[in-house]
Amino acid sequence: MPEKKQSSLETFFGSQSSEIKGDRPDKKEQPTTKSQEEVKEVESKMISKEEEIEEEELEEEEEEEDILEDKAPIELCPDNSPPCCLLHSLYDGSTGRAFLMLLNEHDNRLYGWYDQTNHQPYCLSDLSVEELQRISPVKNYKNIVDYQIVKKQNLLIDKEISMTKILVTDPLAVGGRSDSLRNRLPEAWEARIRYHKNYLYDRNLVPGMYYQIQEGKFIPVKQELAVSVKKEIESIFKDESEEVKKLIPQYLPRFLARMPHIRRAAMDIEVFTENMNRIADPKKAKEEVISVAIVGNDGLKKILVLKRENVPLGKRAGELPRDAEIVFFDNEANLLRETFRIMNDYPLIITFNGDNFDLPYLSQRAYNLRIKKEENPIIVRSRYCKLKHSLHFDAYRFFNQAAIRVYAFGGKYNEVSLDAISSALLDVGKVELENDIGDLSLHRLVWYNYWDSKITLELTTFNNDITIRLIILLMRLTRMPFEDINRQAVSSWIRNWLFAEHRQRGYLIPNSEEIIQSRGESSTKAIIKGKKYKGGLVVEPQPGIHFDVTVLDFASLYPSIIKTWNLSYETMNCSHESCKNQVMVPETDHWVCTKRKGLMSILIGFIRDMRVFWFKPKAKDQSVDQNTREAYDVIQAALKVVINASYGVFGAPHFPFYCPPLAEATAAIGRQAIRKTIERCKQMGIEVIYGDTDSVFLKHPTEQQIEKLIDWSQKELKIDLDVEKNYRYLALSERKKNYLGVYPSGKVDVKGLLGKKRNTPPFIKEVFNEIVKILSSVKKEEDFEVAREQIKGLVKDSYSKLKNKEYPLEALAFQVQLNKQLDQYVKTTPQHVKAARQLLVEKGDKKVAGDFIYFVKTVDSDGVRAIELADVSRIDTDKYIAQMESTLAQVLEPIGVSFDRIMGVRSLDDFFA
DNA sequence: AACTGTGGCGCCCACT
DNA sequence: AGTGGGCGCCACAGTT
Repeated sequence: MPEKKQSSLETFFGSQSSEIKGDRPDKKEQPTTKSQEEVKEVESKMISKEEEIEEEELEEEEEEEDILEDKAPIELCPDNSPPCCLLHSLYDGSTGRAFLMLLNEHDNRLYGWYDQTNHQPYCLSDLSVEELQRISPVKNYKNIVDYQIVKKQNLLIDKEISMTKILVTDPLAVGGRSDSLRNRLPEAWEARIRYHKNYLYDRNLVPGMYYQIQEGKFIPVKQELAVSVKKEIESIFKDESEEVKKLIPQYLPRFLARMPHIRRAAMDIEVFTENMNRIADPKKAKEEVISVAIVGNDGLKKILVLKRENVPLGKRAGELPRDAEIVFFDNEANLLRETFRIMNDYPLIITFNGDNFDLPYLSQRAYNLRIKKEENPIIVRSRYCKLKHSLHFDAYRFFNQAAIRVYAFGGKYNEVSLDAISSALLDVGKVELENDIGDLSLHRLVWYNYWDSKITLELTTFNNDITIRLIILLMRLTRMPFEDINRQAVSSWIRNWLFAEHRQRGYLIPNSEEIIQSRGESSTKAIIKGKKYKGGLVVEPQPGIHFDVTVLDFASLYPSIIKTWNLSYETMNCSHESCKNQVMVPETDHWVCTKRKGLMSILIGFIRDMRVFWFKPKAKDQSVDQNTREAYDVIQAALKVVINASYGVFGAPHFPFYCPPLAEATAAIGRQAIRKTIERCKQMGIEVIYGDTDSVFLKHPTEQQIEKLIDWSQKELKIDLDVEKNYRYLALSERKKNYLGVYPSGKVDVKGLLGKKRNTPPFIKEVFNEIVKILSSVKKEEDFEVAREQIKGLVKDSYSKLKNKEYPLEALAFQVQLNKQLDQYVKTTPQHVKAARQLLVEKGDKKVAGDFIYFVKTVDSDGVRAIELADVSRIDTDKYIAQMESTLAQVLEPIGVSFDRIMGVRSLDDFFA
């Protein structure tokens, strides 16, 4: 690419002098009322923001290199070792080498291994060595070690090119400092990949897999697979291309290799507080650590408690297991020392929010108590904490990941607290606190502390270690080191996966701007303002009650489209003259390459097929033994997480393979698929009463019709259409994404209705749920008569209770999440923000982004009061009646009941009755 | 000054 | 990680 070179050189020299950083736009002066000023004053007193903001800006720059802090903090592997599971990788600055962490299951310990291959950090340039020598900032850069010529396949132009690999002394010489090589070159490639990841890719190492040291050499342990399994899977992929078939031996061992058993302990600390609503600040760690509970999956149950003056001992809790050991300390520093000693003994420490609270608190507290640095194993980073001798897993972070919550655990918990997650997944709750932590007797404190720690451990052990198995599988699939799975969101898993696949195949990892420049932006207009492209199609619902409804949906629609349409960032609007305007994406100006198989298409298609054709059916197959079935279910869940996120990331500007044409083509083809299906249904005389993105709701279709339709889809669209569910009846209003369906079993599906939303007051939810219960028993048209009467009674009761102010504040509270910091709400002041500001001004309680605000509607000037400050007598009953009406009308309207009429609002009917 | 209509903010959810 | 959609309310403009 000769023109490219020149222009990149030109831009380089041209831009030398113009290193201007964008000035911050002036803050707009907003007229403020007195109360707003008051709020701001309090806010500024509460925190000094300067440092925080600076940190955030630094973080946004790029991901931190994971650096080994102390030289070899764990024992090194001997020259001959048993097979060990590769868990983590880092970079050791002191030796300038990659450092691997392996788990030896024989002694349950972590062992370290330094790279012995003399692998070095590098980046790529499109300039020849001679050309590079002419650029003085490069020529004079003392950290360059060597140049190598390498061949790379450039997918964007579909050509093999020659590049110069510039080897340097250390990762920061590539990028991260102002004088780094990245800033000295006109353009650098693969220069933003963390070194320890580069190391994994180049050596083709897979975290989560087994390796051993033989005579000082680091070698993979071969995974034997059952011949029958291999055969069966090969037959599934028999019609696929060679490129897809090649993936089988690569990925199958990663899915099927056994799972390591990881010895681990969960830890939870309690800090003295006078006020339940105040959380201690880990940056200052002013208060005493009064208790630490450590619970291991090896049976350890230890609670370290600080003896405090004037605090009663109390009685040992009866529920506390007999083998739980309570150790009392007179001295807090010694308590911490013992905590550290126990932690160091485990290869893995589990916390719940330890990144942001327990670990930074312990560390700062240790510092305050003058515990020596060497004795403290905690390393506090801006976004997370790590341990010198162990790995750290923050369960809060993991379960908080949207992809994990939705796909792996099916949205069973929709609030991420220890309480909510454990009650949803473990079927147990948290111990209710009857007092502030500071007021508990020591034994009460022990019990409370122990319980949280035990629950935290169980979040990783329940269901036969499903959490750990999921993580290991995600590591093996996406090549992420253990701790990175938690620290980073799903987009970086996919980024990592794709980086590794590029490197392994000798493909150049393109720079993001190149993709945008060569593949272009989106060409459709989104329906919602501010979005980048048009998304899924939602069919106008046919209002009314429909009996016998069958729902068909496309099996993982978007991944299927990516596969069958050969979509990939390089196949969109490809560079081949002859491909232009051949295979066009409907509704767009984009064409798809006809010469080359798209990499995304191959990878996503393969994973999708593995899941749909192998792991998912086998997980349900009763002829397969239970253990295997369970294992397969975990695998299919892990694959689902990665597959489903793979479409969205291409529409995310920060994703390194950001490619709007790819994202919008996928959605556009999806719209076409559902449109064609509806058209086909019409031709066949089937009534389509609703549909959303990938589904069609059909009114009493026959078995033959369904079968015919599925066949047609397979032939015509090449996408699998499946029967997803059948409703005894379905209630539709004129609103989209809003319906209530009753299965033959009586189970009820409620979608989108206000009665289900978490910001609806509990008392209305309760009435709503009662109504739903009544509706679930309706079998025929005639049954509605009885149901209607029952429902009317229910609503009337609730109405009079409300009028008589019989509901307590809790039942009336709206629960709304604060999604931004309080001072970020500048355009409008929503009600929950008003309530949060009341709390700040009147009680000094500072709510932060992520907190839930509970408020009630009142007749006060704000129209709303935070529940903590409210009084039942001031409740605005009319507002609640309106709320009841809008919520309940969504179910009442379709079954022909009028809310107004129940309430006795005079209608003509009532008048003459 | 009090009312009415309306765009858009903010939240939550449905689907991928 | 993406878009589509419902709802309540706020802020503001225009009218009486």
